[in-house]
Formats: sequence, structure tokens, C-alpha cells
Amino acid sequence: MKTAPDAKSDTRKRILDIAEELLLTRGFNAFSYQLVSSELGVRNAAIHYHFPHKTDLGVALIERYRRRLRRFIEAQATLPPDGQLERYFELAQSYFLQDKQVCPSGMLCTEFHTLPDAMRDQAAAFIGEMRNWSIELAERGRDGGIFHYPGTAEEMGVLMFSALQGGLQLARVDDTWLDTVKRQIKRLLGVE
Amino acid sequence: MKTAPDAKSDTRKRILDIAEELLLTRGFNAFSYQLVSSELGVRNAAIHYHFPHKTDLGVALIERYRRRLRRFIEAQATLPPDGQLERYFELAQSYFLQDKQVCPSGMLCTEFHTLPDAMRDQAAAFIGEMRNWSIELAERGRDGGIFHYPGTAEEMGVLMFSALQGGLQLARVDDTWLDTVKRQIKRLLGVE
DNA sequence: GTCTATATCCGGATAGAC
DNA sequence: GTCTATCCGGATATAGAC
Repeated sequence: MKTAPDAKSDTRKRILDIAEELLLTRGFNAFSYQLVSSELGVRNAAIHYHFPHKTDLGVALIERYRRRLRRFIEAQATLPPDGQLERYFELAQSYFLQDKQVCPSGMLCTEFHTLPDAMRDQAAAFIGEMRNWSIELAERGRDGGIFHYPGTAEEMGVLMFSALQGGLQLARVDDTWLDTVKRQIKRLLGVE
Repeated sequence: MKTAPDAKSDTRKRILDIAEELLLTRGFNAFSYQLVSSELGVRNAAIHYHFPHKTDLGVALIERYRRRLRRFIEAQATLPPDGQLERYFELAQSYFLQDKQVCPSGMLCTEFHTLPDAMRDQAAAFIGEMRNWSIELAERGRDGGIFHYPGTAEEMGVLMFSALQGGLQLARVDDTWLDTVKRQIKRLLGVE
């Protein structure tokens, strides 16, 4: 079963894992096939076999984020809004704990002007999906009487997304930053 | 007076201006001396005369941001808190209107792991100063009875800073983003 | 202060052997 | 599927003429 004929090659997956780590720490422009291949213990031509162009690797990474986001959303569709918020916070926290990574959307936004077109399209789609989920969370929380905040669900969802993205980045300079942002978001939602 | 012997050369200033534009649109890793020199209409060796190493240019840029921030703060020290908030928003807006730039702290955070040490030190200091100012704004606003929010001034100041930084980045993908963030921050502060 | 010319290195990418 | 070998372009940086 684990060696099904259509299974993605292990090497391909390991390349994606290493590239993801590099993307979220260094950024797309600042990582090279050399860094991936040396980490993997192969030559850089081997990477080109799996991903002919760097753009292919970048697009594959964002596509994987999008699939992962869909599974993340489905996996906790039955949780109450405050539970979902906790999971959202844990996701951000797990990025930070792993070498002070930033979230994918944050890295892709700041590098946006230098990304190849295909990556920009994927990034915009990914960010749109994150945005929608954040807004729906704010909406369900209010409808369920769990969250209490001024303004529309769209405004509050967009603000939470923005604050977490910025907070995760600023945590690189001050370890307490992300905790502060999470605490204040909960307060502004009237939770706890 | 304008040609005082100790005046910084015009070329040096123009290099900084062009480099700043490139830093806030493309990032430090994604801009080159070639891009600066061609924009300036000189050869790249001329840039090296003014800034021998790229690190020197990067450090000079952040030092200028720090001086500018100090002047920005002083210039509106007498404004009421809600007026200062407006100026803060206008600053973010002006970045966005200029080729969808992000704020310096946002770019420096995401590239943090790849920056030379001297730039990291400057970036950390700059961000610390931004953080303090944002917190003091939240504090004065509450003390003056203009802002009304839950949590401490530190928590609210850090949240505003984070949300504006993230919002400015995400505005690259969706033009309405920054306006939404500004509107919601004002609402959360109980302003207007 | 700016130029030409060049050194050095590194990045993405390809060809062809195994 | 991975290797060796190589090409090409671009980036930082320096030397020395003007």
C-alpha cells in the first residue's frame, strides 16, 4: 500500500519538504538548488530531474499549501469557532517554533513583485482561500454567540489574518511578539 | 547654503532614494547594483565608490529610516492621538500608492535570516523604535479618553503594528485590503 | 567621482554517460 | 533517477585610467 505504483516518489517529497523549510526561512529568491541538493545528499542535477525549472518547484510548493489548507479546514469543520481559532493559533505557533519560519502568505507577499507569473497566480489563489476561511471563522463565531466584536465579519477576518501574518514576522525580532498578538486577538473577539 | 562643503553629495542621496524604492518593492536580496546604476544613468563601479559593499548601502538605508522615524514622531508630537493615528495610516497608504511598496519593517523581517549582521542589528533597533511609538500612541489615546479598547496599551500597540504591516503586504494581492484593516483598527479603538 | 575592464563566484539549466 | 561536466548569465567587487 505504501509502495503503490502511483505513489509520488520519496525523493520528490523530500525535495518539497526541504524546499518548504528554505522558502519559509530564507525566501524563494534566497534559496538555491544547491542548498536543497546538499541537504538531500544528492547533486543539483537530480533536483532538476524532478523539477526542471525553479518555477515548477515554487508552484508545486504553493499547490501543496492549498491542498493542505483544504484538509486543515475540513479536519476541524466540526469544532466550535473558539476551538478553530485555537488551531489557527497553533498553526502560527508551529511555524515560529520551526526555525522562526513565517507563514507562506507573508513570504509570498513580500516577494510578490519578483515571483514568476505562475507562482503569483497560485499565491493569490492561496491567499484568497486563507482570507475566506478567516472571514467565515469570524462569521460563525459571531453567529454562534462565541465572538463579540464591532464591524463586519469580513473586516474582523481580514484584520486577524493581517495581524497574525505581521506578528509571525515580527516575532523574529522579539520572541514575545506572537504571544502578544494572539492574546490581543482573543481579547478583541471577547473570548475567554 | 545648499552647497555647503559638508553637504552629502547629490549622487549619494540619489543612490539611497533609488535603492530604497527597490528595497521596498523587490527586497534586499532581489536588487542589484546594476539596477541602481542603470536607473541612475551611471556604471555600477560608481555605486561602489559611494557604498563599497552592499551591506554598507543596506545599513545606510535603515539608518535613514530611523532618523526619518524620529523626525516623523517629533513633527506630530503635538497632535491629538486620533490625529497621530491618521498620520500613521497615511504613511502606510503612501507606501501602498508608491508601486505597492511594503513597509521597511515587513521587508526586513521576512528577509531577516539572510541579512548581514550589521543590517540585522539596525533592523532590530528600527523595529523596536516603531514598536515603542505604536505602544505610546495606544497609551496616550486611552489616557486622553480618545481610544477605548480591552487589554494593555502594549498589547494594542503591538497588534496595530502587526496588522498594518501584514495588511500592507496583503494589499499587493487585493487592493481593498489596507483600507479594510485601517477601518477595523479604528473601530477596535472605538474611534469616530 | 566616474569610467573601462576584469576577476571571482554562484545561480539556474542542459547533455549525455551510467 | 542520479551522476559528471559544462554553459551561460548575473552578482559583488576591485584595479587603474581619466
